[in-house]
Amino acid sequence: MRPTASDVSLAAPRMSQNYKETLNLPKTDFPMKASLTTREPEMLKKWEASGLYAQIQKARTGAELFVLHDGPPFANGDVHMGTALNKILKDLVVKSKSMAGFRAPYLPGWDCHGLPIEYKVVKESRGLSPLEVRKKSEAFARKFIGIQREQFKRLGVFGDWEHPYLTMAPGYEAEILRAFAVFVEKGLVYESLKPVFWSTGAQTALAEAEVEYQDREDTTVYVKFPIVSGDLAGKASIAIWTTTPWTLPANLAIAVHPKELYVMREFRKEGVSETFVLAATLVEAFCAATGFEPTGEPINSFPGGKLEGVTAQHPFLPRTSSIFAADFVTMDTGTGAVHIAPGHGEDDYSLGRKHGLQILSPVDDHGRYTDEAGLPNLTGKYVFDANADIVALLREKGMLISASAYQHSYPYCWRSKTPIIFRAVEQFFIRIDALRTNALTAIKGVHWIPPWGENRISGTVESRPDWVISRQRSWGVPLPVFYSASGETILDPKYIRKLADAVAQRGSNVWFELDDAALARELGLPEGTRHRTDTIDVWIDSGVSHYAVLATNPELRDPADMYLEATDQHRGWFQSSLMTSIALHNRSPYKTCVTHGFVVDVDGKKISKSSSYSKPMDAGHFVAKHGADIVRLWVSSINYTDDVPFSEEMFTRLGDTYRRIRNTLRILLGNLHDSDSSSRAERSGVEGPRGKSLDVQRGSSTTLGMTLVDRWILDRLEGVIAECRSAYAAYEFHKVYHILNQFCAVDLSSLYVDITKDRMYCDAPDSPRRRGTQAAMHRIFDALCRLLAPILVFTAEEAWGYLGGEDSVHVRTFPDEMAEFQNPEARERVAQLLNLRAVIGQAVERARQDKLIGNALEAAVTLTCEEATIAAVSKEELEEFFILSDLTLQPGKEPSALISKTAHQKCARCWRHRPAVGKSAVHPDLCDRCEAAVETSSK
RNA sequence: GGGCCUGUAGCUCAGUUGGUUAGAGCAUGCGCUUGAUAAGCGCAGGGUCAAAGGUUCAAAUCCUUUCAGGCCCA
Repeated sequence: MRPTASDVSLAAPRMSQNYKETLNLPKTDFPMKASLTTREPEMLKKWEASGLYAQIQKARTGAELFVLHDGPPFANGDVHMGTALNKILKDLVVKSKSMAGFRAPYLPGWDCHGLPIEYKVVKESRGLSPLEVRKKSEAFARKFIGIQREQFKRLGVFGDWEHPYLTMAPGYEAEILRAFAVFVEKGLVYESLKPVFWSTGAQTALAEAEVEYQDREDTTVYVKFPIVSGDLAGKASIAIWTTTPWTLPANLAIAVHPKELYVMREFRKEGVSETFVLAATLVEAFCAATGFEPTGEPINSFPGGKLEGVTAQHPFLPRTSSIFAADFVTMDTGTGAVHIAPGHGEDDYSLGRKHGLQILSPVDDHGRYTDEAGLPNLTGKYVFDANADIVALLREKGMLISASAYQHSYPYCWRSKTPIIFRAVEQFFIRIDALRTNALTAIKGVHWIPPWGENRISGTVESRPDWVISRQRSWGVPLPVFYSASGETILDPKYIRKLADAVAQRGSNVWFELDDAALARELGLPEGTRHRTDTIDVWIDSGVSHYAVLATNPELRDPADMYLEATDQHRGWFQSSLMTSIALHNRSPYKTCVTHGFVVDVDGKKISKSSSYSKPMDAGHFVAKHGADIVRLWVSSINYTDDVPFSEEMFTRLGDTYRRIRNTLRILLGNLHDSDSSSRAERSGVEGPRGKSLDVQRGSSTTLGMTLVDRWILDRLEGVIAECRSAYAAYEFHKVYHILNQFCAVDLSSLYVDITKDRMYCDAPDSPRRRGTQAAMHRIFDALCRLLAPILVFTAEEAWGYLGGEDSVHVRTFPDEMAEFQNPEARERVAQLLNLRAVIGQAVERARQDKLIGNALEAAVTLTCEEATIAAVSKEELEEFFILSDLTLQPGKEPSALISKTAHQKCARCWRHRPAVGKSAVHPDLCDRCEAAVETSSK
């Protein structure tokens, strides 16, 4: 036992027990322990039963509309942290808009068609008919829609979950076809043989989004093409380099850079001399790779343009290849002379088209050579297996300069994981060139968050080739193409719209259920018409959601106010939606476009590549472990425009932050337990313009009657409200998080609540300054609940319920800023006092270490500071502000504090050492304030 | 390889048009309190602002290069 305790009074322990009963200690049923994992589901049930989402919409009838359009997630797999991040961010936008007074409906959607689902279905059971595949795919999609819907709801995301939009719904499918009819009408759709990414594993063309890159080892070859025309005819061979020897049978040309310098030079290897033409800068690399050594000086050198029109002999087929100049030729690898196979490459294709070459592509659906390759021995051979044969053939013909293994990143089919080939096939396309300029103009009119999004999407729009929209797949909306009896393509808006009507009635299965004759009858097509069996690219499905959902739903609006997705959607949904909207209306479908980063681990590595998180991170796991409010707090705490960091440590820290916020709410509630302000009528008095101010409602507790700290904290609150409102309005949720965290931890917990503790506990319950503080705390609590509500959906609602609110906090709006609470004078004064507080704190700390005192209330503090700083505040108020028993003020310039042990006796009730203790005959162990308080309450 | 972006205490974030000794919260350490108590308060330590060059009287901030990471493309 410390000496201080024993020498005050022997009776003190017993007495203090008695006096404890006379204190107004905080009292609340709001539990310290959150138990989110059990409490949250209960609250969800309550909300569901009361139809909270509908209530909120109803409460905003007639208010200005704000439409956040949901980018439909793909209906496969569980919700992982990335999906949760996206959905919660959307919810933060919707809830904060709603609380800012907007009518902010949220209609969730799902992307249902497409290869990933079909692939899983097909893998499970082979040999299904297209119709069977579709039925199983639909069941698959519905299953995951159900799962994801529950998981999203569990995260506290509000929306019209009972009526989500599904891209496989007949009504939606019909709108896809109607949009397509417009595309056709506007001449945007064409059919053409064109090299596309072709998956030999899935036997389909792939969209760029369906391609992924993997490291791969291939045979790379340097090949010579003997020059047969022009000045160099018979004197030299042009050397090319390729990583895909199997495309050589389709070689029809060679490309060189028009401006770069090329040389003709003699090389020697193992006693054999050869004369090659290649780029000057690549001679060294060429020699290193092939083992040839240059002999003598270059025989000739010239810009690549000089070679234009020269022809060279194909290394093993009886034809020649022409040399053309092309800007896409680079000097980083190879020889500067590029092998061109127009049927097997994008650049090759465009160059071939420009010069009228055949689009030769002698490979079948499975990636096997056809007769057209002109190599009978290899017909039917898988091209990647044929690489070795081609190399052998080159060697046999003496056309191989060298061959070696080569590691590179190579495109793979994202589903079948087979290497992709470029292959020319008949496909349908949308002409991007017809949309590009208008799209780029529309991009400039969109508000991009973060700003570089504009740059990014402009880049992708500028460079994107025509849109391949046909898929040789079953699970999707039928590509409405017919062939007449004479084999001509029928692409007619009239029939497409008829089909749309039929699909709206019976779903797109009609296309697959009816045979040619029945379908022709149904749509009024001539007899003998056949229908194509392709489906439409799923990027069209989701890309026309503004047309199928926003424009058709009376609650919503096209264009939307906002689209919000991860950065990969600059090339995905943002772009597909923009393009379709340009085609339909020549404007953007969104006014603001927000992107967020991907979830990365502690080291900034993406989670799937991370060593610490080898398993996919289901959001459900973290919801079950920490609660949805913690997951939401995580989302709010990070700057989502960058990569989003995630780690176990962060969740531990977030738990700390959460507890601090929760305890702050709890102590406010505890201090308000006897406040007369818990009825709803008076609640509205502190919250809005109608009640105007506390003064009216509260009688004695006007701001004027309030002490400095009260005026200060209310001023601080005004700042917090203003900052939070503007941070919410700018979608900078992490700022809200930091502002509120700071406000709870510093302004409230360590300052305001701590400073007012004495008056709250020890003053007479009705003392004006205690009631004044309660009024302030009430306004703070009210504002805090509302400002936290979009983030801590469950906790804010739980706390809100403790002050008599019968409705949900989520129906309410953000606290209004009230000019009468602004108080620059209090702000300035407290700032100065806080400086002095730091000086005192350091001095007290030294005294404590010197064992001079224990508790700071045992200290007698002599504070030296400029008189002006403290002139306006009474000594008593200063003692309260600094939480001291015994303060002496001394004028001086440099602030300092001197500590000694106080001579005053300790009041048994408030524990402060006060001069009045011992003066009273009735209560010799109390200070004057406490004696008065005890007397009042006993009457 | 190309385009876009990021790199400030252990963690999450501030850091105005370049301008005092780079801040905050949390975490850590050491105390106090036991009338917010599986809480609360105080004090302290902790940073070559990714690295290297450059511009400038002055750089976390502007320029160049490098390294690390992300998204997209090849």
